[in-house]
Amino acid sequence: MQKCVPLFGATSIDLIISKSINIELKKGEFFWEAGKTSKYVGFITDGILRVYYYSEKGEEVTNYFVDENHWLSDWDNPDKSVTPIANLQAITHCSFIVFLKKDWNELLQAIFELNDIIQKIIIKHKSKKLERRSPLISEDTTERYLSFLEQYPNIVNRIPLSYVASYLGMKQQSLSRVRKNIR
Amino acid sequence: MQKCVPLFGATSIDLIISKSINIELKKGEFFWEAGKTSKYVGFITDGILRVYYYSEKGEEVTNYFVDENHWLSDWDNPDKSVTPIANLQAITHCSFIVFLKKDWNELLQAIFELNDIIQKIIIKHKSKKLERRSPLISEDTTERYLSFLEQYPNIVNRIPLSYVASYLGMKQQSLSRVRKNIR
DNA sequence: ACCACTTTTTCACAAATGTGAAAAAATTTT
DNA sequence: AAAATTTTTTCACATTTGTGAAAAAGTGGT
Repeated sequence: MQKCVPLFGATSIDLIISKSINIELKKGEFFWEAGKTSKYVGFITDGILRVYYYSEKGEEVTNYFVDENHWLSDWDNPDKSVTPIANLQAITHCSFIVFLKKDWNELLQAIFELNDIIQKIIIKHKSKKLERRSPLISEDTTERYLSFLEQYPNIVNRIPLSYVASYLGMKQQSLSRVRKNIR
Repeated sequence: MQKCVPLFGATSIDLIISKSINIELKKGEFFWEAGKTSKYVGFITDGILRVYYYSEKGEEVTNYFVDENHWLSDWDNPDKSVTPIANLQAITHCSFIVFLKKDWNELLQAIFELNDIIQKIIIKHKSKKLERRSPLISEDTTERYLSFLEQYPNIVNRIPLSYVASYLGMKQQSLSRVRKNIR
């Protein structure tokens, strides 16, 4: 592999494409699981995933949703050693463009600006997540649901409401009550 | 200013130090305010700040606390144009090591690895914030308070509880009730 | 169209949190 | 030290959310 080709040159585009792989997950399958590292990093091009973990009480808690055109990596923080503590599960059929981690590391070496770009993407996504989640804490159930509809306008009809309730920190019956009051 | 000196060389350390400024804020003063950009980026070396904004109902909501040795920048996301929507206020006397944004940008140009380091710090901090805030949503008031004590072990006795209650998404009276039950 | 299965809604009651006002405690000022 | 001010706690009652069970609605397969 070459050393340091410019990001937007034809060579590096070809290089990136040559390493990219298409994968699909069926509903219920995992992109990564708690305790196991994933083989891949990459983008979701179609479908919806959820990140969830088990609380101290043993309940499944949905932490966030990931939909089209988002970057996925179980080491999106600087220390790449950490194994994920949450599960990333497809809740619809999903398609991805991914890279083997080994290939991805080589791309980062070969294309200098790539690292900077990806770090910017990661910062952007984390900011977005914070922006979405933090306000929920001070809102009541109705406000939370309305926030959810704004934040994820295209997914409410594509996924089970039990995940939405969990994401919003309320019981499914409460979510049902909220939805009734809104109609 | 020179072009591209190595990060850990004596030259770049000197360069960084030469641009660093010490500032202090008294309790109640702002590092930045909603709608106004700050002149500085840098580290807090002593004291506690809180980030807060006004909810739709007009209530002050404390979003998070910042204590010693954390990086502060009102453009810690990639698009540096955005003006902050929240306020960053000193809630104790605070000391900082900061840089004028102009100087800071020159340092980023001159010391190539600096950008990468700072991006890693930002990613780390955002991850930490997410880790702290997200679980609160699915917890009851007691669990939230206990989480807070774990997450910020050294600040509960240094700041008013009204801010803590706001951070935890509950009324001060509820926090008081929780504290009573714990004793 | 029917059955089996899953998801969502509804209900009555229990438990947790909010509300507004007042008391108590802690802190600052004189 | 006393007075004034701010912060924290307490209380009675209102409102919201959780609980467990059952009904209703929706989905997929034959």
